[in-house]
Amino acid sequence: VADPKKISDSTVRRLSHYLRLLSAVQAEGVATVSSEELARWGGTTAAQVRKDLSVFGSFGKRGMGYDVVQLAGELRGILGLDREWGVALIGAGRLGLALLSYPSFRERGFHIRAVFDTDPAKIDSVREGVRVRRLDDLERVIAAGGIDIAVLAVPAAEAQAILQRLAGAGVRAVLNFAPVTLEPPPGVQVRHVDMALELEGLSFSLVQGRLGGDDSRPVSSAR
Amino acid sequence: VADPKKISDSTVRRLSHYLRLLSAVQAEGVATVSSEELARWGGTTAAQVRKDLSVFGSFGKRGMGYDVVQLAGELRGILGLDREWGVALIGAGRLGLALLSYPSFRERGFHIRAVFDTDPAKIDSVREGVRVRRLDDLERVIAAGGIDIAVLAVPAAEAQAILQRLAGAGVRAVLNFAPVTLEPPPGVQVRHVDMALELEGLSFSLVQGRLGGDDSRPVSSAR
DNA sequence: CGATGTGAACGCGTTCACAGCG
DNA sequence: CGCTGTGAACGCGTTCACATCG
Repeated sequence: VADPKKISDSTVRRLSHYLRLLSAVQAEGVATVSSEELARWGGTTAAQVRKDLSVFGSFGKRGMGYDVVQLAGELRGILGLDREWGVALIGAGRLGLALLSYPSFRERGFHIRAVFDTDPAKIDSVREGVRVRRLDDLERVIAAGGIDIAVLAVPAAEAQAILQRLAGAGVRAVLNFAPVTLEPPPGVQVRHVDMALELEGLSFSLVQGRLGGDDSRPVSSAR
Repeated sequence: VADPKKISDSTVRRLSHYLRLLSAVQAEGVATVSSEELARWGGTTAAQVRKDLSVFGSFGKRGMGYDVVQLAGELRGILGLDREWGVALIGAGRLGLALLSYPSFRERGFHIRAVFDTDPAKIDSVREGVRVRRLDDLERVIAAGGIDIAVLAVPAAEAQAILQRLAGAGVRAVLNFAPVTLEPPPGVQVRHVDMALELEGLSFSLVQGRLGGDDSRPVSSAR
């Protein structure tokens, strides 16, 4: 089980998806699903579903499909969602505060236990039950334990420096919302959520869809 | 130039990255960059940079590299960032309001021109200079023009229905923040920003990194 | 039988290596 | 000579097809 096989990023993403779908159908009282059904709901293929799951074991019953409750449990274990994770939020700006009250985090076991900012007006104020601390205290608070993951919601210019401090303090997983490419310190997993980048991708597809010259698509574009 | 070649999603992402880096070094007065430099700053390889660019043309000077200003202009054109895009924001909750005041959007030419919500307390209030409208007016406002892209910041349960309405109203590009898999209506580009999913990916890597050892954390699992 | 689990085939994005041009 | 542009080789994730077992 603890094999050193490389799990692709997209596989992990799909596992999360499957778990979500399972939770949904479980709420409807469904007891069993086939790879076919999981695929349809999740926007992939049945073979893909089975391949993804087969990496971690054999959870299905041939001729039957997968037991919803059991598979959900397996996935939670695989993804590490059978525990609670302590999260530190860096940056109590609008985005940071929105994340602080984002329900899906707590629902899935991610508890924001510390919030940091540099704005004196915010320090020591309490948001969503968490006291905002001065950024200077970062190392001390993390050293006290209970923090597994850091969420970076700071201006782009400051992100790299703070990432370095986080790494030094022993944080090994960071979710970055700043629109910059960060150099990940060794041993630290960094993931990016870049909303502007996604919009640019949409912009691209809109422009491309309009290329191809003459009568490609008779879609009237406004403006 | 307007060839029907398929551009991979990751290529488009990297193009956005390159443009960002170019803007940064341009501000520092650098006139020329090599693919090598772009690669180092962007976390890829020089060959990758050249491949990405070669799809759209030959922008470099052999033995010299790329002219920063010129390449930035080309990329802006390719990505459709040489114009302004009208954006409709659906959902004026905390996340929606955070997005509304997110500076990177306006900086890159994405103007939020309409905000919708269902909460009577919010309707007709003005946030960041934009009046919040009732969701019922969605079709009418979009029909009036000036909206190219929609940003979905609504509860998961409502997202699919609103996506359908957006498609019906003629919107062809949607950025979804709701943590659900949406069925994209034909002709509509849907991109997802799923913050909980990213956290789960970090959770996975933390758990995996801990495997193979016997001194793992004695965390009690509930549920 | 029916749907899983999986080795083999496939397609595609990435990397390599070098020809080509300023 | 230096760095770009690009065909060829490579690796990897996805898809196919079928043997397997409840």
